[in-house]
Amino acid sequence: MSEKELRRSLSVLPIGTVMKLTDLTARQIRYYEQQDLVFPQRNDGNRRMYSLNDIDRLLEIKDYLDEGINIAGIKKIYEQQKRERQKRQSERERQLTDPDVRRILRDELMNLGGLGDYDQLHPGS
Amino acid sequence: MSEKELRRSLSVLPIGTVMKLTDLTARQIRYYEQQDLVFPQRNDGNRRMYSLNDIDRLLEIKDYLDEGINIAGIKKIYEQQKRERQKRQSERERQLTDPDVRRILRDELMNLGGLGDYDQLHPGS
DNA sequence: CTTCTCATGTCATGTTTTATAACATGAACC
DNA sequence: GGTTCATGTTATAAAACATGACATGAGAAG
Repeated sequence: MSEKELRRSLSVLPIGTVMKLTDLTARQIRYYEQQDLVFPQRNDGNRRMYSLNDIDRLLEIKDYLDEGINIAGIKKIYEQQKRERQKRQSERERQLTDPDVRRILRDELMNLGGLGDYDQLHPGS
Repeated sequence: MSEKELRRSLSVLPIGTVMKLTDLTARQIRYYEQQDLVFPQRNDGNRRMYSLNDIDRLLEIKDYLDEGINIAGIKKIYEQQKRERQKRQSERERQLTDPDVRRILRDELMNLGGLGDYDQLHPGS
């Protein structure tokens, strides 16, 4: 994952900030989550924490609703997009040879150590 | 201000998030503010809200401290940088003619209306 | 015209997070 | 030994948030 993608997916914004950035109420934001349209992280105190990607998603949902699409429809749209992504992904993987896969896996494992500290990756061990 | 600069200067992060991103304690973050090294915004409820620029600044402060520079020294460094910026800025302005200045001022005023709604710019009026 | 559903509003209650101020402390320095 | 600096710790109050329940207005369906 690129640096930019990583920053966009960091869950750092509380719901109050999200309200201001999206002009949605807390009720709406939580409702969309209940309908499985957004998936905020939770911090240690059970508070919802949102990423910039989540913001984009919420603004998108707002647009769809403004267009008259209901939540069931929006859900279908996202399911469709998810299927598309998975298809492209498996297609990419299909074109990799076995040595490729092993090399990629090894590289990913080598990278793990640099992303956080050991305790965070292995809590209580 | 460019779109990117604007995003980096949006005060959207609560102190808890800043603690995790910078690995500083709340005590440290507030102390650096007390020493005029960072200037977080406050929200309606008097909570400090930080921007990405603030995060950078805090990480920088941490580095300076790790290098053995004390807060008085860090303050001097930032004052110096500020003077440099002001000098370059006034140099740029000096090269503008009076009509230039008037045009720029007018353009900035014209842009104000598009950035927020009227009530926000003129609360209670 | 009633009934139902959907998206959202509102309210009550409990927990978490933050602000502020005060006192405490360890290291470095004189 | 006494000061200063950067930070820790604690107490107290206020703000923000989570959850769950009940309310509601608009539209669809009967």
